[in-house]
Amino acid sequence: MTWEPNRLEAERLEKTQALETRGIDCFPPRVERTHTTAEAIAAFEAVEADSSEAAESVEVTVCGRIRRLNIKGKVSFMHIEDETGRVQLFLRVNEMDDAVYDVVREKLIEMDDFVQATGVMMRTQAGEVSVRVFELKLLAKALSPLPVIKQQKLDDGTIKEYGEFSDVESRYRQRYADLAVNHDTRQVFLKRAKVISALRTFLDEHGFLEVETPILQPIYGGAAARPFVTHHNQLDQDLFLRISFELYLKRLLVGGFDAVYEIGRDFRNEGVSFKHNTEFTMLEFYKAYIDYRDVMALTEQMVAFVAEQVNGSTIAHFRGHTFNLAPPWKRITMRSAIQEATGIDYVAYPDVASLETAVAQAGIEHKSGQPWGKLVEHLLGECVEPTLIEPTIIYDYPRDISPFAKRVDYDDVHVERFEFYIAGMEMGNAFTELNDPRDQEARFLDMGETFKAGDEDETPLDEDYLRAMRYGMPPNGGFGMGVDRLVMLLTDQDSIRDVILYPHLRPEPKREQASP
RNA sequence: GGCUCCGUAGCUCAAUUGGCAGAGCAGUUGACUCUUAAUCAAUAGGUUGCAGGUUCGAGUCCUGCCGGAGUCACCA
Repeated sequence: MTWEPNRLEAERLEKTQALETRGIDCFPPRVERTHTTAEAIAAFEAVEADSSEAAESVEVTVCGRIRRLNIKGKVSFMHIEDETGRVQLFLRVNEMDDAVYDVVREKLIEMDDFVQATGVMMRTQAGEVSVRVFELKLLAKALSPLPVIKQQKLDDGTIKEYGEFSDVESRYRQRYADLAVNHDTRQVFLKRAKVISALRTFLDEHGFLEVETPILQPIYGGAAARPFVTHHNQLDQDLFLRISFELYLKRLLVGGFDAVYEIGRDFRNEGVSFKHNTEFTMLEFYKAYIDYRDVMALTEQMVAFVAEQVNGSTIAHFRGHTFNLAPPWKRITMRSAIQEATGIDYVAYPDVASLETAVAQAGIEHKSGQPWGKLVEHLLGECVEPTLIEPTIIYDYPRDISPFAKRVDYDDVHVERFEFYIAGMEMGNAFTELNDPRDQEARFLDMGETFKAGDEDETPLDEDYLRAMRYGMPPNGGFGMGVDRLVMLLTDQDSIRDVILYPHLRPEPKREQASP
Protein backbone atom coordinates (compact mmCIF):
# COMPACT_ATOMS: atom_id res chain seq x y z
CA MET A 1 0.00 0.00 0.00
CA THR A 2 1.39 3.38 -1.00
CA TRP A 3 -0.88 5.23 1.38
CA GLU A 4 0.90 7.34 3.96
CA PRO A 5 -1.67 8.22 6.60
CA ASN A 6 -1.56 11.74 7.92
CA ARG A 7 -2.03 12.48 11.59
CA LEU A 8 -5.81 12.37 11.53
CA GLU A 9 -5.83 9.22 9.45
CA ALA A 10 -3.37 7.52 11.76
CA GLU A 11 -5.75 8.17 14.64
CA ARG A 12 -8.61 6.66 12.68
CA LEU A 13 -6.52 3.62 11.80
CA GLU A 14 -5.80 3.09 15.49
CA LYS A 15 -9.50 3.35 16.28
CA THR A 16 -10.26 0.82 13.59
CA GLN A 17 -7.81 -1.60 15.14
CA ALA A 18 -9.24 -0.91 18.61
CA LEU A 19 -12.72 -1.77 17.33
CA GLU A 20 -11.46 -4.96 15.75
CA THR A 21 -9.76 -5.90 19.03
CA ARG A 22 -13.21 -5.67 20.61
CA GLY A 23 -14.56 -8.05 18.00
CA ILE A 24 -16.35 -5.40 15.96
CA ASP A 25 -16.26 -5.81 12.19
CA CYS A 26 -15.58 -2.37 10.73
CA PHE A 27 -16.69 -3.42 7.26
CA PRO A 28 -19.46 -6.01 7.77
CA PRO A 29 -21.00 -7.60 4.68
CA ARG A 30 -24.64 -7.56 5.77
CA VAL A 31 -26.93 -4.59 6.16
CA GLU A 32 -30.56 -4.23 7.13
CA ARG A 33 -32.60 -1.20 6.30
CA THR A 34 -36.35 -0.69 6.60
CA HIS A 35 -36.55 3.04 5.88
CA THR A 36 -34.56 5.73 4.19
CA THR A 37 -34.09 8.75 6.41
CA ALA A 38 -36.81 10.61 4.52
CA GLU A 39 -39.20 7.65 4.77
CA ALA A 40 -38.58 7.32 8.51
CA ILE A 41 -39.41 10.97 9.11
CA ALA A 42 -42.46 10.81 6.84
CA ALA A 43 -43.74 7.66 8.54
CA PHE A 44 -43.45 9.31 11.94
CA GLU A 45 -45.13 12.49 10.88
CA ALA A 46 -48.01 10.56 9.36
CA VAL A 47 -48.62 8.70 12.61
CA GLU A 48 -48.10 11.83 14.69
CA ALA A 49 -50.69 13.71 12.68
CA ASP A 50 -53.14 10.88 13.34
CA SER A 51 -52.81 10.56 17.09
CA SER A 52 -50.04 11.65 19.40
CA GLU A 53 -50.65 8.52 21.53
CA ALA A 54 -49.11 6.09 19.07
CA ALA A 55 -46.27 8.39 18.12
CA GLU A 56 -43.49 6.16 19.40
CA SER A 57 -44.86 3.12 17.64
CA VAL A 58 -42.93 3.62 14.43
CA GLU A 59 -40.02 1.20 14.43
CA VAL A 60 -37.27 1.79 11.91
CA THR A 61 -33.83 0.67 10.89
CA VAL A 62 -32.03 3.45 9.04
CA CYS A 63 -28.56 3.63 7.51
CA GLY A 64 -26.28 6.49 6.60
CA ARG A 65 -23.10 8.41 7.07
CA ILE A 66 -22.53 10.31 10.31
CA ARG A 67 -22.53 13.99 9.39
CA ARG A 68 -22.91 15.55 12.80
CA LEU A 69 -21.93 14.19 16.18
CA ASN A 70 -22.62 15.60 19.61
CA ILE A 71 -21.60 13.39 22.52
CA LYS A 72 -22.96 14.84 25.73
CA GLY A 73 -21.66 12.24 28.15
CA LYS A 74 -24.45 9.80 28.87
CA VAL A 75 -26.59 10.96 25.98
CA SER A 76 -25.51 11.55 22.41
CA PHE A 77 -26.92 12.92 19.21
CA MET A 78 -25.86 12.37 15.66
CA HIS A 79 -27.18 13.16 12.23
CA ILE A 80 -26.88 10.43 9.67
CA GLU A 81 -27.24 11.18 5.99
CA ASP A 82 -28.33 9.07 3.07
CA GLU A 83 -29.31 10.14 -0.43
CA THR A 84 -32.73 11.25 0.76
CA GLY A 85 -31.48 13.55 3.50
CA ARG A 86 -30.62 13.44 7.18
CA VAL A 87 -32.21 12.16 10.34
CA GLN A 88 -31.08 12.66 13.90
CA LEU A 89 -30.25 9.68 16.10
CA PHE A 90 -30.82 10.00 19.83
CA LEU A 91 -28.71 7.67 21.96
CA ARG A 92 -29.02 7.26 25.72
CA VAL A 93 -26.75 5.15 27.83
CA ASN A 94 -29.43 3.10 29.57
CA GLU A 95 -31.36 2.38 26.42
CA MET A 96 -28.74 0.39 24.59
CA ASP A 97 -25.99 -2.16 25.10
CA ASP A 98 -23.26 -0.60 27.29
CA ALA A 99 -20.51 -1.93 25.05
CA VAL A 100 -22.07 -0.21 22.04
CA TYR A 101 -22.64 3.07 23.81
CA ASP A 102 -19.05 3.02 25.05
CA VAL A 103 -17.85 2.73 21.47
CA VAL A 104 -19.74 5.94 20.70
CA ARG A 105 -18.65 7.73 23.85
CA GLU A 106 -15.02 6.82 23.20
CA LYS A 107 -15.40 8.14 19.64
CA LEU A 108 -14.42 4.85 18.09
CA ILE A 109 -17.47 5.40 15.94
CA GLU A 110 -17.07 8.96 14.70
CA MET A 111 -17.82 11.54 12.04
CA ASP A 112 -18.09 10.23 8.45
CA ASP A 113 -18.50 6.57 9.47
CA PHE A 114 -21.48 4.67 8.05
CA VAL A 115 -23.82 3.21 10.64
CA GLN A 116 -27.09 1.32 10.90
CA ALA A 117 -29.48 2.29 13.68
CA THR A 118 -32.58 0.53 14.93
CA GLY A 119 -35.12 2.21 17.18
CA VAL A 120 -38.42 4.04 17.35
CA MET A 121 -39.24 7.41 15.93
CA MET A 122 -39.70 10.23 18.41
CA ARG A 123 -39.60 13.98 18.66
CA THR A 124 -36.96 15.53 20.92
CA GLN A 125 -37.73 18.25 23.42
CA ALA A 126 -36.27 20.72 20.97
CA GLY A 127 -38.77 19.43 18.44
CA GLU A 128 -36.61 17.51 16.00
CA VAL A 129 -37.90 14.24 14.62
CA SER A 130 -35.34 11.63 15.62
CA VAL A 131 -34.70 7.94 16.00
CA ARG A 132 -34.52 6.78 19.61
CA VAL A 133 -31.81 4.22 19.09
CA PHE A 134 -31.69 0.83 20.80
CA GLU A 135 -29.22 -0.86 18.48
CA LEU A 136 -26.35 0.69 16.59
CA LYS A 137 -24.03 -1.08 14.17
CA LEU A 138 -20.97 0.17 12.36
CA LEU A 139 -21.37 -0.39 8.61
CA ALA A 140 -18.16 1.12 7.25
CA LYS A 141 -15.31 2.96 8.86
CA ALA A 142 -14.06 6.17 7.26
CA LEU A 143 -10.28 5.97 7.52
CA SER A 144 -9.89 9.50 6.14
CA PRO A 145 -12.00 12.32 7.50
CA LEU A 146 -14.02 14.37 5.04
CA PRO A 147 -13.55 18.14 4.96
CA VAL A 148 -15.48 19.71 7.79
CA ILE A 149 -18.67 21.52 6.92
CA LYS A 150 -21.24 22.34 9.57
CA GLN A 151 -24.84 23.14 8.86
CA GLN A 152 -27.34 25.24 10.69
CA LYS A 153 -30.99 24.87 9.85
CA LEU A 154 -32.56 28.30 10.03
CA ASP A 155 -36.15 28.95 11.06
CA ASP A 156 -37.28 29.43 7.47
CA GLY A 157 -35.99 25.96 6.64
CA THR A 158 -32.97 27.09 4.68
CA ILE A 159 -29.61 25.61 5.55
CA LYS A 160 -26.65 27.79 6.38
CA GLU A 161 -23.24 26.20 6.03
CA TYR A 162 -20.11 26.91 8.03
CA GLY A 163 -16.74 25.93 6.71
CA GLU A 164 -16.26 24.91 3.13
CA PHE A 165 -14.49 22.58 0.75
CA SER A 166 -13.94 24.96 -2.13
CA ASP A 167 -10.50 24.40 -3.63
CA VAL A 168 -11.45 23.73 -7.24
CA GLU A 169 -8.57 21.41 -7.96
CA SER A 170 -9.33 19.26 -4.93
CA ARG A 171 -13.01 19.23 -5.78
CA TYR A 172 -12.33 18.02 -9.32
CA ARG A 173 -9.67 15.49 -8.39
CA GLN A 174 -11.66 14.17 -5.45
CA ARG A 175 -15.18 14.55 -6.76
CA TYR A 176 -16.33 11.90 -4.28
CA ALA A 177 -15.38 14.19 -1.39
CA ASP A 178 -16.96 17.16 -3.15
CA LEU A 179 -20.21 15.25 -3.56
CA ALA A 180 -20.13 13.86 -0.05
CA VAL A 181 -19.72 17.28 1.48
CA ASN A 182 -21.13 19.91 -0.87
CA HIS A 183 -24.87 19.69 -1.19
CA ASP A 184 -24.88 22.05 -4.17
CA THR A 185 -22.56 19.83 -6.16
CA ARG A 186 -24.94 16.93 -5.73
CA GLN A 187 -27.83 19.10 -6.93
CA VAL A 188 -25.97 20.00 -10.12
CA PHE A 189 -25.47 16.37 -11.06
CA LEU A 190 -29.02 15.44 -10.13
CA LYS A 191 -30.14 18.13 -12.56
CA ARG A 192 -27.73 16.90 -15.17
CA ALA A 193 -29.35 13.48 -15.00
CA LYS A 194 -32.76 15.11 -15.36
CA VAL A 195 -31.60 17.06 -18.42
CA ILE A 196 -30.51 13.90 -20.20
CA SER A 197 -33.64 12.07 -19.16
CA ALA A 198 -35.81 14.94 -20.42
CA LEU A 199 -33.99 15.02 -23.76
CA ARG A 200 -34.67 11.30 -24.19
CA THR A 201 -38.31 11.73 -23.22
CA PHE A 202 -38.77 14.54 -25.73
CA LEU A 203 -37.13 12.68 -28.60
CA ASP A 204 -38.80 9.36 -27.80
CA GLU A 205 -42.18 11.09 -27.76
CA HIS A 206 -41.42 12.68 -31.12
CA GLY A 207 -40.85 9.36 -32.80
CA PHE A 208 -37.06 9.20 -32.65
CA LEU A 209 -35.19 5.94 -32.19
CA GLU A 210 -32.20 5.96 -29.88
CA VAL A 211 -29.19 4.22 -31.40
CA GLU A 212 -25.51 3.70 -30.66
CA THR A 213 -22.72 4.11 -33.19
CA PRO A 214 -18.99 3.43 -32.99
CA ILE A 215 -16.76 5.48 -30.74
CA LEU A 216 -13.67 3.92 -32.33
CA GLN A 217 -13.77 4.85 -35.99
CA PRO A 218 -11.40 4.01 -38.85
CA ILE A 219 -12.22 7.38 -40.45
CA TYR A 220 -13.31 10.32 -38.35
CA GLY A 221 -15.60 13.02 -39.66
CA GLY A 222 -18.71 15.10 -39.28
CA ALA A 223 -16.97 18.03 -37.67
CA ALA A 224 -13.87 20.15 -37.99
CA ALA A 225 -11.71 19.05 -35.09
CA ARG A 226 -8.50 17.22 -34.33
CA PRO A 227 -9.07 13.63 -33.27
CA PHE A 228 -7.37 11.33 -30.80
CA VAL A 229 -5.62 8.42 -32.44
CA THR A 230 -5.39 4.95 -31.01
CA HIS A 231 -4.45 1.50 -32.24
CA HIS A 232 -6.02 -1.95 -32.30
CA ASN A 233 -3.23 -4.42 -31.63
CA GLN A 234 -4.61 -7.65 -33.07
CA LEU A 235 -6.01 -6.03 -36.19
CA ASP A 236 -2.98 -3.76 -36.43
CA GLN A 237 -5.38 -0.94 -37.26
CA ASP A 238 -5.20 2.74 -36.40
CA LEU A 239 -8.48 4.08 -35.06
CA PHE A 240 -9.81 7.50 -34.16
CA LEU A 241 -11.99 8.40 -31.22
CA ARG A 242 -15.05 9.98 -32.76
CA ILE A 243 -15.37 13.74 -33.01
CA SER A 244 -19.05 13.50 -34.00
CA PHE A 245 -21.75 10.92 -34.72
CA GLU A 246 -23.01 12.58 -37.87
CA LEU A 247 -21.90 10.30 -40.67
CA TYR A 248 -22.85 7.07 -38.90
CA LEU A 249 -26.29 8.36 -37.94
CA LYS A 250 -27.12 9.55 -41.44
CA ARG A 251 -26.21 6.14 -42.87
CA LEU A 252 -29.12 4.84 -40.80
CA LEU A 253 -31.55 7.02 -42.75
CA VAL A 254 -30.37 5.19 -45.86
CA GLY A 255 -31.20 1.99 -44.01
CA GLY A 256 -34.79 3.03 -43.40
CA PHE A 257 -34.86 4.44 -39.90
CA ASP A 258 -36.58 7.77 -40.41
CA ALA A 259 -35.66 9.47 -37.16
CA VAL A 260 -32.66 8.59 -35.01
CA TYR A 261 -30.72 10.16 -32.19
CA GLU A 262 -27.72 9.41 -30.07
CA ILE A 263 -26.54 10.87 -26.78
CA GLY A 264 -22.92 10.05 -26.13
CA ARG A 265 -19.35 11.09 -25.83
CA ASP A 266 -17.25 12.94 -28.39
CA PHE A 267 -13.51 13.44 -28.07
CA ARG A 268 -11.61 16.39 -29.47
CA ASN A 269 -7.88 16.81 -29.21
CA GLU A 270 -8.02 20.54 -28.65
CA GLY A 271 -7.65 23.21 -26.03
CA VAL A 272 -9.79 23.30 -22.92
CA SER A 273 -11.73 26.29 -21.66
CA PHE A 274 -14.75 27.10 -19.54
CA LYS A 275 -16.88 25.69 -22.35
CA HIS A 276 -14.61 23.00 -23.78
CA ASN A 277 -13.69 19.71 -22.15
CA THR A 278 -11.55 17.09 -23.90
CA GLU A 279 -14.45 14.65 -23.88
CA PHE A 280 -17.97 15.95 -23.80
CA THR A 281 -21.51 14.76 -24.19
CA MET A 282 -23.19 15.36 -27.51
CA LEU A 283 -26.75 14.99 -28.69
CA GLU A 284 -27.31 14.53 -32.40
CA PHE A 285 -30.56 13.71 -34.16
CA TYR A 286 -31.54 13.26 -37.80
CA LYS A 287 -35.06 13.09 -39.16
CA ALA A 288 -36.16 12.30 -42.67
CA TYR A 289 -38.58 14.48 -44.61
CA ILE A 290 -37.90 17.69 -42.68
CA ASP A 291 -35.59 20.63 -43.35
CA TYR A 292 -33.68 23.04 -41.15
CA ARG A 293 -36.73 25.22 -40.51
CA ASP A 294 -38.47 22.21 -38.98
CA VAL A 295 -35.32 21.54 -36.97
CA MET A 296 -35.41 25.11 -35.68
CA ALA A 297 -38.92 24.52 -34.36
CA LEU A 298 -37.94 21.19 -32.80
CA THR A 299 -34.91 22.81 -31.18
CA GLU A 300 -36.97 25.53 -29.53
CA GLN A 301 -39.54 23.07 -28.28
CA MET A 302 -36.97 20.60 -27.01
CA VAL A 303 -34.88 23.12 -25.06
CA ALA A 304 -37.98 24.72 -23.55
CA PHE A 305 -39.34 21.28 -22.62
CA VAL A 306 -36.10 20.31 -20.89
CA ALA A 307 -36.01 23.57 -18.95
CA GLU A 308 -39.56 23.02 -17.77
CA GLN A 309 -38.82 19.44 -16.74
CA VAL A 310 -35.62 20.35 -14.90
CA ASN A 311 -36.34 23.78 -13.42
CA GLY A 312 -40.09 24.06 -13.73
CA SER A 313 -39.61 27.20 -15.79
CA THR A 314 -38.26 28.40 -19.11
CA ILE A 315 -36.61 31.34 -17.37
CA ALA A 316 -32.93 30.63 -16.77
CA HIS A 317 -29.93 32.43 -15.33
CA PHE A 318 -26.33 32.11 -16.43
CA ARG A 319 -23.25 34.23 -15.82
CA GLY A 320 -25.38 37.08 -14.51
CA HIS A 321 -27.75 37.00 -17.48
CA THR A 322 -31.43 36.17 -17.30
CA PHE A 323 -33.22 34.90 -20.38
CA ASN A 324 -36.32 33.04 -21.47
CA LEU A 325 -36.00 29.78 -23.37
CA ALA A 326 -39.66 29.69 -24.42
CA PRO A 327 -40.33 29.76 -28.18
CA PRO A 328 -40.27 31.55 -30.47
CA TRP A 329 -36.60 32.54 -30.48
CA LYS A 330 -35.12 35.38 -32.43
CA ARG A 331 -34.04 34.27 -35.90
CA ILE A 332 -31.68 36.23 -38.09
CA THR A 333 -29.50 35.35 -41.07
CA MET A 334 -25.79 35.31 -40.59
CA ARG A 335 -25.46 37.94 -43.29
CA SER A 336 -27.85 40.37 -41.55
CA ALA A 337 -26.39 39.70 -38.10
CA ILE A 338 -22.87 40.49 -39.27
CA GLN A 339 -24.00 43.47 -41.27
CA GLU A 340 -25.83 44.91 -38.27
CA ALA A 341 -22.87 44.41 -35.97
CA THR A 342 -20.04 45.44 -38.28
CA GLY A 343 -21.53 47.25 -41.27
CA ILE A 344 -19.85 44.69 -43.50
CA ASP A 345 -21.93 42.86 -46.09
CA TYR A 346 -19.58 39.97 -46.69
CA VAL A 347 -21.42 38.95 -49.87
CA ALA A 348 -20.00 42.09 -51.45
CA TYR A 349 -16.49 40.72 -50.85
CA PRO A 350 -16.58 37.31 -52.52
CA ASP A 351 -12.88 36.54 -52.13
CA VAL A 352 -10.57 36.37 -49.14
CA ALA A 353 -8.41 39.31 -50.18
CA SER A 354 -11.22 41.85 -50.50
CA LEU A 355 -12.96 40.61 -47.36
CA GLU A 356 -9.74 40.84 -45.37
CA THR A 357 -9.34 44.42 -46.54
CA ALA A 358 -12.88 45.30 -45.48
CA VAL A 359 -12.41 43.63 -42.10
CA ALA A 360 -9.13 45.46 -41.55
CA GLN A 361 -10.75 48.79 -42.50
CA ALA A 362 -13.46 48.15 -39.93
CA GLY A 363 -10.70 47.78 -37.37
CA ILE A 364 -11.55 44.18 -36.49
CA GLU A 365 -8.64 41.99 -35.50
CA HIS A 366 -8.28 38.84 -37.51
CA LYS A 367 -5.78 36.28 -38.66
CA SER A 368 -4.89 36.52 -42.32
CA GLY A 369 -4.59 33.57 -44.62
CA GLN A 370 -7.63 31.64 -43.45
CA PRO A 371 -10.40 30.47 -45.77
CA TRP A 372 -13.15 32.92 -46.71
CA GLY A 373 -15.85 31.15 -44.71
CA LYS A 374 -13.65 30.94 -41.64
CA LEU A 375 -13.17 34.68 -41.79
CA VAL A 376 -16.93 35.21 -42.00
CA GLU A 377 -17.36 32.89 -39.05
CA HIS A 378 -14.68 34.83 -37.19
CA LEU A 379 -16.72 38.01 -37.64
CA LEU A 380 -19.72 36.27 -36.14
CA GLY A 381 -17.74 34.99 -33.18
CA GLU A 382 -16.05 38.33 -32.50
CA CYS A 383 -18.81 40.82 -33.12
CA VAL A 384 -22.12 39.01 -32.82
CA GLU A 385 -21.86 35.96 -30.54
CA PRO A 386 -21.18 37.82 -27.26
CA THR A 387 -24.33 39.93 -27.76
CA LEU A 388 -26.67 36.96 -28.22
CA ILE A 389 -28.05 36.65 -24.70
CA GLU A 390 -31.65 35.72 -25.44
CA PRO A 391 -31.86 32.47 -27.41
CA THR A 392 -31.09 33.32 -31.02
CA ILE A 393 -30.95 31.28 -34.19
CA ILE A 394 -28.36 32.43 -36.72
CA TYR A 395 -29.02 30.80 -40.09
CA ASP A 396 -27.64 30.46 -43.62
CA TYR A 397 -23.93 29.82 -43.22
CA PRO A 398 -21.13 30.06 -45.77
CA ARG A 399 -20.93 27.02 -48.00
CA ASP A 400 -17.18 26.53 -47.86
CA ILE A 401 -17.12 25.71 -44.15
CA SER A 402 -20.24 23.53 -44.18
CA PRO A 403 -19.49 20.35 -46.12
CA PHE A 404 -22.63 18.45 -45.05
CA ALA A 405 -25.34 21.07 -45.53
CA LYS A 406 -27.52 21.56 -48.57
CA ARG A 407 -27.14 24.85 -50.36
CA VAL A 408 -29.77 27.58 -50.28
CA ASP A 409 -31.79 27.76 -53.53
CA TYR A 410 -30.38 30.17 -56.09
CA ASP A 411 -27.55 31.10 -53.73
CA ASP A 412 -23.99 29.97 -54.39
CA VAL A 413 -22.68 31.38 -51.13
CA HIS A 414 -24.93 29.99 -48.41
CA VAL A 415 -26.14 26.65 -47.15
CA GLU A 416 -29.20 25.77 -45.07
CA ARG A 417 -27.47 25.65 -41.74
CA PHE A 418 -28.13 27.30 -38.40
CA GLU A 419 -26.48 27.58 -35.04
CA PHE A 420 -28.24 28.70 -31.89
CA TYR A 421 -26.80 30.86 -29.17
CA ILE A 422 -27.87 31.46 -25.61
CA ALA A 423 -26.22 33.74 -23.07
CA GLY A 424 -23.42 34.48 -25.51
CA MET A 425 -22.54 30.81 -25.85
CA GLU A 426 -22.81 28.65 -28.94
CA MET A 427 -25.12 25.78 -28.08
CA GLY A 428 -25.67 23.76 -31.21
CA ASN A 429 -25.52 23.38 -34.92
CA ALA A 430 -28.00 22.04 -37.46
CA PHE A 431 -28.70 21.84 -41.15
CA THR A 432 -30.75 20.59 -44.00
CA GLU A 433 -28.53 17.63 -44.69
CA LEU A 434 -26.85 17.23 -48.02
CA ASN A 435 -28.11 14.02 -49.69
CA ASP A 436 -26.74 14.26 -53.22
CA PRO A 437 -23.73 11.91 -53.31
CA ARG A 438 -22.17 13.77 -56.24
CA ASP A 439 -22.36 17.08 -54.41
CA GLN A 440 -21.13 15.43 -51.22
CA GLU A 441 -18.08 14.04 -52.98
CA ALA A 442 -17.34 17.46 -54.43
CA ARG A 443 -17.61 18.96 -50.94
CA PHE A 444 -15.15 16.43 -49.56
CA LEU A 445 -12.77 17.31 -52.36
CA ASP A 446 -13.33 21.05 -51.82
CA MET A 447 -12.55 20.64 -48.14
CA GLY A 448 -9.39 18.84 -49.18
CA GLU A 449 -8.49 21.97 -51.18
CA THR A 450 -9.53 24.45 -48.50
CA PHE A 451 -7.69 22.64 -45.75
CA LYS A 452 -4.50 20.91 -46.73
CA ALA A 453 -3.76 17.49 -45.33
CA GLY A 454 -2.51 17.76 -41.80
CA ASP A 455 -4.43 20.95 -41.12
CA GLU A 456 -6.38 20.98 -37.93
CA ASP A 457 -9.65 21.17 -39.80
CA GLU A 458 -8.90 18.48 -42.32
CA THR A 459 -12.05 16.57 -43.27
CA PRO A 460 -11.10 13.15 -44.61
CA LEU A 461 -13.07 11.76 -47.53
CA ASP A 462 -15.30 8.94 -46.33
CA GLU A 463 -15.83 6.54 -49.27
CA ASP A 464 -18.22 4.32 -47.40
CA TYR A 465 -20.40 7.27 -46.50
CA LEU A 466 -20.63 8.18 -50.18
CA ARG A 467 -21.44 4.56 -51.04
CA ALA A 468 -24.29 4.65 -48.54
CA MET A 469 -25.58 7.91 -49.95
CA ARG A 470 -25.58 6.55 -53.49
CA TYR A 471 -28.26 4.02 -52.46
CA GLY A 472 -30.49 7.04 -51.86
CA MET A 473 -30.80 9.09 -48.68
CA PRO A 474 -34.11 10.73 -47.88
CA PRO A 475 -34.02 14.50 -47.49
CA ASN A 476 -33.55 15.17 -43.83
CA GLY A 477 -32.75 17.68 -41.16
CA GLY A 478 -29.99 17.13 -38.63
CA PHE A 479 -29.05 18.61 -35.29
CA GLY A 480 -26.17 18.58 -32.82
CA MET A 481 -25.88 20.12 -29.38
CA GLY A 482 -23.39 20.14 -26.54
CA VAL A 483 -25.34 18.66 -23.67
CA ASP A 484 -22.83 19.86 -21.07
CA ARG A 485 -23.43 23.43 -22.16
CA LEU A 486 -27.17 23.03 -21.81
CA VAL A 487 -26.59 21.71 -18.29
CA MET A 488 -24.39 24.74 -17.58
CA LEU A 489 -27.24 27.04 -18.61
CA LEU A 490 -29.88 25.24 -16.60
CA THR A 491 -27.75 24.99 -13.43
CA ASP A 492 -26.01 28.38 -13.70
CA GLN A 493 -22.54 26.85 -13.57
CA ASP A 494 -19.81 29.06 -15.04
CA SER A 495 -17.50 26.24 -16.08
CA ILE A 496 -18.08 23.04 -18.03
CA ARG A 497 -15.88 21.34 -15.43
CA ASP A 498 -18.59 21.96 -12.87
CA VAL A 499 -21.14 19.92 -14.82
CA ILE A 500 -18.81 17.02 -15.64
CA LEU A 501 -18.22 14.63 -12.77
CA TYR A 502 -14.62 13.92 -13.67
CA PRO A 503 -13.28 16.75 -15.84
CA HIS A 504 -10.01 16.15 -17.62
CA LEU A 505 -6.97 17.29 -15.61
CA ARG A 506 -3.25 16.85 -15.85
CA PRO A 507 -1.86 13.97 -13.82
CA GLU A 508 -1.69 14.67 -10.13
CA PRO A 509 1.91 15.48 -9.17
CA LYS A 510 3.47 12.72 -7.13
CA ARG A 511 5.05 13.82 -3.90
CA GLU A 512 8.81 13.31 -3.99
CA GLN A 513 9.96 10.58 -1.66
CA ALA A 514 13.18 11.10 0.23
CA SER A 515 15.37 8.41 -1.27
CA PRO A 516 17.19 6.24 1.28
C1' G B 1 1.41 27.05 -26.43
C1' G B 2 1.82 32.94 -24.70
C1' C B 3 0.64 36.24 -20.66
C1' U B 4 -1.35 37.20 -15.54
C1' C B 5 -2.59 35.37 -10.77
C1' C B 6 -2.56 31.46 -7.12
C1' G B 7 -0.28 27.05 -4.10
C1' U B 8 0.95 28.03 4.12
C1' A B 9 -1.94 22.47 9.39
C1' G B 10 -7.13 17.54 7.41
C1' C B 11 -10.59 22.11 5.67
C1' U B 12 -11.02 27.63 5.26
C1' C B 13 -7.67 31.48 5.81
C1' A B 14 -3.76 35.12 8.42
C1' A B 15 1.52 36.38 8.73
C1' U B 16 3.20 44.79 8.16
C1' U B 17 9.50 46.76 4.87
C1' G B 18 12.82 40.25 4.12
C1' G B 19 13.04 39.55 11.00
C1' C B 20 10.34 33.90 16.39
C1' A B 21 5.04 30.42 10.86
C1' G B 22 -0.56 31.95 13.49
C1' A B 23 -6.23 31.59 13.95
C1' G B 24 -11.15 29.26 13.44
C1' C B 25 -13.20 24.62 12.45
C1' A B 26 -11.90 18.98 13.40
C1' G B 27 -8.41 16.25 16.13
C1' U B 28 -6.64 14.55 21.23
C1' U B 29 -7.67 14.55 26.97
C1' G B 30 -11.40 15.75 30.57
C1' A B 31 -16.70 17.55 32.24
C1' C B 32 -21.90 17.22 30.81
C1' U B 33 -28.72 12.04 30.56
C1' C B 34 -32.69 16.46 25.00
C1' U B 35 -28.11 18.65 21.85
C1' U B 36 -28.29 20.79 17.03
C1' A B 37 -22.50 25.73 14.14
C1' A B 38 -23.76 22.26 21.47
C1' U B 39 -20.89 24.41 25.49
C1' C B 40 -16.67 24.72 28.99
C1' A B 41 -11.39 23.60 30.28
C1' A B 42 -6.76 21.77 28.67
C1' U B 43 -3.71 20.08 24.57
C1' A B 44 -1.36 18.60 20.09
C1' G B 45 -0.72 19.63 15.06
C1' G B 46 3.96 22.57 9.57
C1' U B 47 9.02 19.48 3.84
C1' U B 48 4.95 27.22 3.63
C1' G B 49 3.83 22.67 -4.01
C1' C B 50 9.20 20.87 -5.64
C1' A B 51 14.49 22.18 -6.70
C1' G B 52 18.04 25.82 -6.72
C1' G B 53 19.77 31.02 -5.88
C1' U B 54 20.36 36.07 -3.34
C1' U B 55 20.81 37.40 1.95
C1' C B 56 23.34 37.63 8.60
C1' G B 57 18.23 36.02 7.91
C1' A B 58 13.24 33.90 2.77
C1' G B 59 6.20 31.95 3.43
C1' U B 60 7.81 36.90 1.52
C1' C B 61 12.87 38.58 -3.44
C1' C B 62 15.14 35.88 -8.14
C1' U B 63 15.45 31.37 -11.66
C1' G B 64 13.60 26.71 -13.19
C1' C B 65 9.96 22.86 -12.62
C1' C B 66 4.94 20.72 -11.06
C1' G B 67 -0.27 21.64 -10.40
C1' G B 68 -4.62 24.89 -10.66
C1' A B 69 -7.47 29.33 -12.17
C1' G B 70 -8.23 33.38 -15.56
C1' U B 71 -7.19 35.30 -20.34
C1' C B 72 -5.43 35.17 -25.39
C1' A B 73 -4.36 31.82 -29.34
C1' C B 74 -7.09 27.62 -30.89
C1' C B 75 -11.89 25.42 -31.06
C1' A B 76 -18.68 24.10 -35.81
